[in-house]
Amino acid sequence: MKLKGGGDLSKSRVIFHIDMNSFYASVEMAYNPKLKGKPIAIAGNVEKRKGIIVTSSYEARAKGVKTTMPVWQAMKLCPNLMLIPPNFSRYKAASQALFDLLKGYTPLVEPVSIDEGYVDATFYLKEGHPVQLAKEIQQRLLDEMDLPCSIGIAPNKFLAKMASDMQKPKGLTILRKRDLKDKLWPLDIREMHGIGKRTVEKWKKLHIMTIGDLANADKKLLEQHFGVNGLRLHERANGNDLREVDPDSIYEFKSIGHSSTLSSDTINEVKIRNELKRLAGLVERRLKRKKVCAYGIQIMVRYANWKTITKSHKVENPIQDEQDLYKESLYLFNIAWKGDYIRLLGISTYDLIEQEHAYKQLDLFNYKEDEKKYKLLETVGQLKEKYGHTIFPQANAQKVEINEQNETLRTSFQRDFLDEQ
DNA sequence: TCTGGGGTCCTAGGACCC
DNA sequence: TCTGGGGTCCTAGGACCC
Repeated sequence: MKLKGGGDLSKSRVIFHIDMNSFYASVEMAYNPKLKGKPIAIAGNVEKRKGIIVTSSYEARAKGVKTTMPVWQAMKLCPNLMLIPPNFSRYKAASQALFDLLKGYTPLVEPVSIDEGYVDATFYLKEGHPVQLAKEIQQRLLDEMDLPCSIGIAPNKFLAKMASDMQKPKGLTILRKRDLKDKLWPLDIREMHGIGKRTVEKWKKLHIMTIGDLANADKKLLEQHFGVNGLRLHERANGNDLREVDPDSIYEFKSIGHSSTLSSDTINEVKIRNELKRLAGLVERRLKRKKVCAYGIQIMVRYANWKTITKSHKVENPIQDEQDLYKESLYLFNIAWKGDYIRLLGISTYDLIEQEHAYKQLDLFNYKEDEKKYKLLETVGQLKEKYGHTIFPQANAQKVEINEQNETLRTSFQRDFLDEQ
């Protein structure tokens, strides 16, 4: 892309943010065109209390149906709402096809969720025009997959994200730095990506009502009330965001867990143990599929009054098996629980390590003997030389991993939305 | 008949070490 | 006997996003 002005050309980028419009509902409509034009909603566990609206078509939204709304409430607002149970394998397949299409242009594609992603088109566009390319992508998604999307075009991720939000569905919005004053700054502070409903009031109390107010606010004040986050939001509101489009971020994950709302609130210990056992089994399956073990385990308990607590701790030897996960969860649960009625239980694992590096049967004794020297060793190579393997204490694990192998936890192109059920 | 389930990132306080 | 401050690790909680 040719750039005007005296800026550093090598640093000017063209970033797209592609945001699929009511993705699940659109996929269902693509599979069954008879649904087009009708108020439909994707919702699971319709008959139970867990039943919430996951996504809905624009026709349903027009009646007030919103994501996360309980099904019964949505039905009240829109009596002829058609409920469709989620079919995740369809959505995953559509997502895969979407990103494959984008990667046909450039490898610089970063999926951020099942239905949205960034593309750094700077290099690809050396000769072409961004709007032309965006239109082509939009049209191809429509022609080849029957899926509508909105695209934001901007010099960085934040602005691209904000831009794609500005026109829906099927929007195409360019947001350049010189457009900020007119297009971004008038927006209510709540529209700012990164500011949620829990803090709107706090912002408004400081008389920061719009994104423009944030952009022009006193930095000291922001830092005082919102810390580094305040300063970062201030930068973004001024159109500055240096984050790169990272195609590999999809392979990096920091935690793996499962949680589940019980069919009814309970204090029945048998039920509770059974549920923890079930969750442990689910977590084991995911850990095994991703070929990782965990040094950290956390349980989550949500009480009938919605209060949620967590308990976590680290283990000496990384775990993966259901038995171990269950044992640790139960231990944590017993510390946490005081007998109140429970609504939800969850088990999550963190501080993950590739399983081949986590042989449990490491001779701990030898390791402890040599702990001091061990700590002085810098690299995997040195560890291997000395010990013949690369088992190391968790404190060093990640550091060594990064320094020496420059390798993060990765699996096949998967993560939450692409691994098969 | 209120409110799912998968995550990430940040903060704050205490323990511990130097 | 009394005492400083920095750095790191761990845990709990909370905001936010899709």
